[in-house]
Amino acid sequence: MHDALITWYHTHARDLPWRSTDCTPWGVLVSEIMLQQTPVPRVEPVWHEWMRRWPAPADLAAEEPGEAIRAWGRLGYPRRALRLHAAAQAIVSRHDGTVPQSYDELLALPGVGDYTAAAVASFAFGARHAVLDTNVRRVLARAFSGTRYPANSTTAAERRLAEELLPTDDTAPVWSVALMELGALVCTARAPRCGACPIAAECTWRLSGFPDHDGPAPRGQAWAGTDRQVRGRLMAVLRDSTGPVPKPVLDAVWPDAVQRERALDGLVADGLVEPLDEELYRLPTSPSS
DNA sequence: GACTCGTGGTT
DNA sequence: TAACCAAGAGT
Repeated sequence: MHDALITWYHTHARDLPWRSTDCTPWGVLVSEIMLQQTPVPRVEPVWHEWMRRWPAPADLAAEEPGEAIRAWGRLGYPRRALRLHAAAQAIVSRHDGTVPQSYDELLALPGVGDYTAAAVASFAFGARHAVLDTNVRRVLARAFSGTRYPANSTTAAERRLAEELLPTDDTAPVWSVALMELGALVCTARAPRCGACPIAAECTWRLSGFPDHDGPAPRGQAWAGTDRQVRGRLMAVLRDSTGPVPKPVLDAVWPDAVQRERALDGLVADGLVEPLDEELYRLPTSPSS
């Protein structure tokens, strides 16, 4: 199975810039943060722009946090931009400007959780770590557990399985990225293309006749009318403005004053917005300026 | 564990 | 077309 999957990967993998052999660990880290819950096609152009502007952690660390948020554009979840900026500063202060290699040191960076720490340690430094993202979890659920979807949250059994499957030699990283790529291109959530799957012959879910998902349906992501929508509109106005924004301009984005104020207060509490006074708001600047 | 947090393409 | 979904993290 390992050989079949890795061979498939070398033939079918997308040519993504952060997979290039000359991509720096910083480039890998930036890509992994951007790819958290955001599809590849939207990340790619923004990633190129970030690498051009801030080719090393120190370059971003010296920048205003608001500029990171602005350059984040419409990737979504702008807290990630703020945390990536904070991670760059932590890399400068704790690691002399060099992205750390160990899983534990990566995990300690802002915005870096288990997945991202394992991915960077593995893909940027060749370390041996089980990489469990939504793609890998779905592939393992189908191939080994015979279920259409994995559990709602990662289980100890999943982690054990992923580590058992992980090659003990230096092919561990390519095995992990191949599993991810298979989940992204073939073993997709909605309509898997089993005819193109290199491990279809061994897939428990397929061999069992594609049984339906029986567990609880995952909660939908409500959007219309939520605070997230209001936050999104407020951030869009601030991002697209070159300077501070008068309160009445922000007020225009949402009719319900109670919800609007709650959303704005939340953004300020999150550090995504900086109030200059009661009537003027802007993207955050560094404490010294 | 349950919830929150953006955005836009796909079905 | 409304619903689904996408390389998660933090609380």
